[in-house]
Amino acid sequence: MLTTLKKDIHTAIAGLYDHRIDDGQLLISPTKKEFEGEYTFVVFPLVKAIKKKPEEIGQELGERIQAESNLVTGYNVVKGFLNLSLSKRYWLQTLSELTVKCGQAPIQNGKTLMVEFCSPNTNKPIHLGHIRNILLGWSMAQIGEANGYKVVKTQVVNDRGIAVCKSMLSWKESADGATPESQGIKGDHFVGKYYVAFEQLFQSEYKAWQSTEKGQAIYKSLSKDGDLEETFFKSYKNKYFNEHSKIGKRTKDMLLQWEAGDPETLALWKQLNDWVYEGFDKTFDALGIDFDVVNYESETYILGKEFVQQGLQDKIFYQKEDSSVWVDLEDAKMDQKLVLRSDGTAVYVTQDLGTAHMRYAKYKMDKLVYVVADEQDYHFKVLFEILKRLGEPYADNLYHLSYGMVDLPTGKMKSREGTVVDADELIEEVISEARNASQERGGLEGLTDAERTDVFRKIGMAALKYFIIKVNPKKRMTFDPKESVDMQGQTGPYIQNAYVRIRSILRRVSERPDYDLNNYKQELQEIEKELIVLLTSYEAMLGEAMNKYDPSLVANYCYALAKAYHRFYHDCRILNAEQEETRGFRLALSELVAERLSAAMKLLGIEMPEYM
RNA sequence: GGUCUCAUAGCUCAACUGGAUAGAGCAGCUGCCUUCUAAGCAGCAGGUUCCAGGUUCGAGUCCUGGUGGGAUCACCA
Repeated sequence: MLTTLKKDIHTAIAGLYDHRIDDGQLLISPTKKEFEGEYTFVVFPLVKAIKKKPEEIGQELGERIQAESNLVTGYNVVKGFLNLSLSKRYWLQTLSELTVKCGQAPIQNGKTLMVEFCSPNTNKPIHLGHIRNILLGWSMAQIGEANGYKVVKTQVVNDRGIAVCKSMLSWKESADGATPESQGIKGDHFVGKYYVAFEQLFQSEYKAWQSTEKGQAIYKSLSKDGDLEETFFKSYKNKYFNEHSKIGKRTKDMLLQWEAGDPETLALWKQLNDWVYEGFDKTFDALGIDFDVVNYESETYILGKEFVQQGLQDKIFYQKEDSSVWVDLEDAKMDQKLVLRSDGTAVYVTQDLGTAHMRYAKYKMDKLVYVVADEQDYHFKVLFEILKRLGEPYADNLYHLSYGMVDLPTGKMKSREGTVVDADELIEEVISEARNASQERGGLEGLTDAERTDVFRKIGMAALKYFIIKVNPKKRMTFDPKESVDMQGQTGPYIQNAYVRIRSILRRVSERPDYDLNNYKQELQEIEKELIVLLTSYEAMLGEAMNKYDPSLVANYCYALAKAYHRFYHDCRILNAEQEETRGFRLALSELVAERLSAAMKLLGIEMPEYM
C-alpha cells in the first residue's frame, strides 16, 4: 500500500513538472506528532530541478495528489514539508495486506551468509565481553535468515598455543588428579582456575627475579632514562617469560611436545579441552544459541601457507634474508606485515587467510561476517587487503562487524583485578532477579513450578540480552549490573509485557467477532494509525538492520512498537469495544502486533512468555 | 608519535543516512488500578549535541583544525 502511495506521488510530480525522480530520492517518512497527517514528503530535493519555492511546490503537489489519489484525503504544507493525511481505505487495506504477509515464511534469496562469532579461548570461561559478541553474532544470523539468506553460524575455538599450555602445566603440576566432577565445578571454570593459578605463580616468580642481580642489571642496561622500575618490568614481561622464566621454559617445552605430537601431552590437552567444552555447552544452552560449524585453531593454524608461495610467485609478498615472508601495504596506508615466520610457521593473519579460503571452497558464501571486537580493526583491514591482492573472488564480500568493548561503571574489565563479569554468574543473577520481581508482583498462581521457572528464565534473559543488544554495536558501552536487571521502561520485559497483554486478551476470546475490513464504518484512532505505520515499517527496518549490520535497530523497533501498543491498550478498549466491528478490528491489530513483536524479539534471541 | 575510532539531559542510550521545535528510559517530582496484566499510562523538570571555523535553503549528522577518552602500531593470538 505504501508503494502505491509512492507511485501516486511520482505520478503527481511527473504530471505537474514533467520531472522524474528515482525511488531512492523519494523521501517519505512518518509525520512528526506535532503536525497533522501521517506521512510526510520532503520537497526540498525537488527545488533545484523545478526552480520554485518549496512552499509553492508543496501546495501544488498536495492539491494534485489529493485530487488524483484516492488514498489521500488531506494535506498541509509547513515550510518544505508536505504532510499527507491518508484515507480510511489506505489503513484498512494496509492492515489486511499485513495480515496476509505475516504468516508467510521469508522468501529465500538463494544466497549464503556466514557469520563467525564467539570464538573463545579454552583457558577462560565465557564472560560479559563474549556475551555482547554472541548476541551480535546470533542476531546477525537471525536477521540474515529473515532477509532470505541461508545462514551458516560458525566459531573458531582457540584451543592451542602457549596460553593453553599454561593451564595444562598448572593442572599437571598442582591438581593431583582433580577433575571437575571431584571438585563439583563446571569444566570451564575448573580449567580457568588452573590458568589463574599459573599466572599467580608466574607473577611471584617474576617479582622475585626483578630484585636479583640479573634482573637489576637488565633493568639498568635496557630501560630508557626516566622509566620507573615498575613500568619497565611491566613491558619486559613477555621477554622475561620467553628468555629467563623457569616456569616459562617448562610451558614452552610443553608447547614443543604438543607440536611434536607427544601422546601424553596430547591426552592431557584433550582432557582439559573436553572439560572446557562441556562447560561452554552449558553456557551456550543458557544463552539459547548454537553453531552450525565449529573450527578449532589446532586444525586451522597450519592453513594458509600455500598463499605464501602463491603470493611470493605473484610478487605480492617478498622474502627477507632470514627467510621470513612479508607483505608491503604501505601504498594502502598500512604497514609492512609479516605473513610467515623465519622458522616457517604461520602467524595470525596466515591462519585467517587460509581459513577464509577453506570456507569459500566449502560453502561458496556470498557474505562472510566476522563478529570481532574493535581492538582488531587493523587486523581485519590487513586481512581483507591481502585477500584482495591475492585475487580471492570473495574478497569484496567480507565484513568485519566491529563492536566496542564493554566497560563497567567502575571502569574497564580487567582479569588481573578480578573485575571480569562471568557469564554464568550473570545469567543466574538476572533470572533470580526476575523471580524476585515476579513474586513481589504475584499473578502466576495458575502455573506449575516448571512453567513458572520457565517464565522467570525468559524474563531474566530478556532483561539481560535487551540491555546489551539495544546499544549500537560500534559504540563502547557501559554495563551497569544494576540497570541490566531493570524491568521497567526501555527493557526486554517491557516489550514482553506488551506481548503478554495481547496473549491474555486473545485467550479470553471464545468466538471471533464478525467484521468486514472493506466495509468498516468506524473512525480510526490516531494511535491505531500509528500502530499500522509501525507495522508497515517492519520490512524496511529488517533490510536496514541487514545492510548496516546493526541488530540494535531491531531492538529499537521492538521498543517503539511495544510502547505504541501499551498506549493503545491504555486508551482503547479492545474486548469490550463499543462496536462489534471495532472489537474485530482491534483484535486483528493486536494479534498482528503480538506476532511482529515475537518475531522481532526472536531475531535478538529473546523468547516471549505467555504469562508474566 | 602515526593510524583508526568515539564524544548528545545528572546516568544509560535514540535521532529513518543532511530535514521540521534534538527524542526515550533510568534517577527526581505529580496524578491514574472494584472495568482486557500498573513490568503499564499521562504530566512536570532536565540541552550551547566537547570547542572553533567552513560547506547550504537546512548540520548532532559532511569538511578542516583543535580538546578529551579508547583502540592499535609483535616472528602473541
